[in-house]
Amino acid sequence: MHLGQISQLRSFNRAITRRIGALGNRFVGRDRPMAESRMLYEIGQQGQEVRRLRQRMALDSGYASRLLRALEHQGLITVAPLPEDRRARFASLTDAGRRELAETDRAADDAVADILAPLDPGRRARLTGVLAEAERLIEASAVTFETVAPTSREVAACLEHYYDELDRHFATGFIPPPSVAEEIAGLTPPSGWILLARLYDEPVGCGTLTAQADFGEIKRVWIAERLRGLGLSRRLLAELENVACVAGFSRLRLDTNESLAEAQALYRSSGYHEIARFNDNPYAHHWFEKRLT
Amino acid sequence: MHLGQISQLRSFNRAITRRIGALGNRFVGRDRPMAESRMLYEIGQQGQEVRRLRQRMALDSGYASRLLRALEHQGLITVAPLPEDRRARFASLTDAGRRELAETDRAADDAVADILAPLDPGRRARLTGVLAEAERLIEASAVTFETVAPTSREVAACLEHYYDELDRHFATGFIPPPSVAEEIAGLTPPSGWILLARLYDEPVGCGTLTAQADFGEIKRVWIAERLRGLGLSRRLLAELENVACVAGFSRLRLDTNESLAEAQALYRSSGYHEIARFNDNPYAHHWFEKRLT
DNA sequence: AATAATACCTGACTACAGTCAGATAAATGC
DNA sequence: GCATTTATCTGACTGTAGTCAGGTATTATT
Repeated sequence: MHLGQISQLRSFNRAITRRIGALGNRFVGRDRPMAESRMLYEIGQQGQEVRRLRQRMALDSGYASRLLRALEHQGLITVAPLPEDRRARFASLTDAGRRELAETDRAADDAVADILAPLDPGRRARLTGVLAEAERLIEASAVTFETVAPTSREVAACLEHYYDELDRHFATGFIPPPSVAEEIAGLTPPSGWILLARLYDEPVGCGTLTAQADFGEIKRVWIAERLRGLGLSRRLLAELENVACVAGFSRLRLDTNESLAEAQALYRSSGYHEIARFNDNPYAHHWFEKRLT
Repeated sequence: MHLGQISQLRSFNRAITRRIGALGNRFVGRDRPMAESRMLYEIGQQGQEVRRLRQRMALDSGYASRLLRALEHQGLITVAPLPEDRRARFASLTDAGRRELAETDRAADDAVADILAPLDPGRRARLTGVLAEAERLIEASAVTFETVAPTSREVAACLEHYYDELDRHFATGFIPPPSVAEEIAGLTPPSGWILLARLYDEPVGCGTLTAQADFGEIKRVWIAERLRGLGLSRRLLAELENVACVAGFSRLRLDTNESLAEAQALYRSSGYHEIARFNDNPYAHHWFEKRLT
């Protein structure tokens, strides 16, 4: 990696830290401890489960409890047991809490407006433009890949998006065969693997590897639309190949629909070459294979 | 201002905060309080005056003193009186302190490298590229303008750069006339004003306004090279016009050398029109005037 | 039905961040 | 020469952040 790139990123970090405010200044300034402000922010207008709050803020349960008690005492939130699991609790903003959050939000808007104000409209637009692009790249670099069990709710959510999208794109539409649920359920080593892409806690992509007679078959490669064009499909594919390699496969195969031109380009540029039909997938028009070294 | 721009910047801030590490995480992780780490960083390889450290970190003198004692006690720094003012003290790193700072630095490099690593080389270059541009724009937006006294050392530093640059650019070279020091010294209201541009504490530009018989004369408009192309000269000029307006001038005049094409373009696009020679400046080739409303 | 795990709470604690009220020594202004 | 200012230090203090060791109520597991 180029050393200049590292120092550039560090330099940028210094600049924005200095300008936007040393720490998470977006949470201070309403004469309330930062942790309380952040808690209010994380609870949000719709409220949130306490365990999710603890998880997202990485808090000790005792500390979290005390923060919630303090906000409750200030009349900003209410906390009630969840109906479906009365051990767990759900925190919601009161009207006063809503007002407080809106006020904090307005203050943050003002702080940001003060940063943009000195720039002329052209440079203002340019700054927001490059930051939008930088944000996407930074998010892309934060995406991680992990093999998960077929029972994962996150995978189910991804696959739902995936099938939905196929239905919209395929000229013939797409109806998942009834066998799909069973097929997914069988994707556990050594007969199958499911790879999940996550951006922080959010599932943003998936892909599966199925053990066939004498090759591995890659299917259901999907990346969330808002993260496309960032090279994540290629990384996901590479991760799947890595899983296949470790599992001892020497050949990988996959198929694709004629409507998915980008997917075909990805496979070709990743070392896959087109072969004859090897399965009876009625939605497939092209079949590919790659030998692993 | 466009509301989308504000939310874009806030969104970016969340993204980078999340990725780079909530607070100035570049200072933690060496199991040492953040304030001590930051102090080490601010002292730097060349050392620093204690009063400057206090100023830059905005610390209570008692707190600063304690931090320095702690670092001294750990054998990381030494603090000695300044020879020229034995009230003030100067903090320097010991060899151990130097090693510690280098180690912290390396850790920060590693953290940043981890962020860039998942991206392919093209996107990595693109990210650092857009962040470099964003950094310049953010710095530009942080520049402030202030009228200062002619005795200011900051102004002297700017003017030195300015004259140096004229000497390099003018076909004939440039030698400041002997009267210059006296002229600068006279720039106090109501006969003159000096405007200084600052980026945080650093002087990055200047401009002067001199009261003449029946007009105000703008001279010595200069912006540091590293901040050019960011619209700062235009802002500086506008600020000078503002000063002139408040002071009651109805006309402004200025001159410029033929070699300074950008300056001429700036003046024309800022409402100045070319007039006949109005002074005997031997280095001037163009003379401009603008009527203030 | 007994056991374990989960979600949360309380009390006691440590460490860090930051402030305030003086005190001292050196330099500056008159 | 004396008062004032500047730069720093010390002691005493408050509030926030965060941890740890238990405890209770509810749900899941066997």
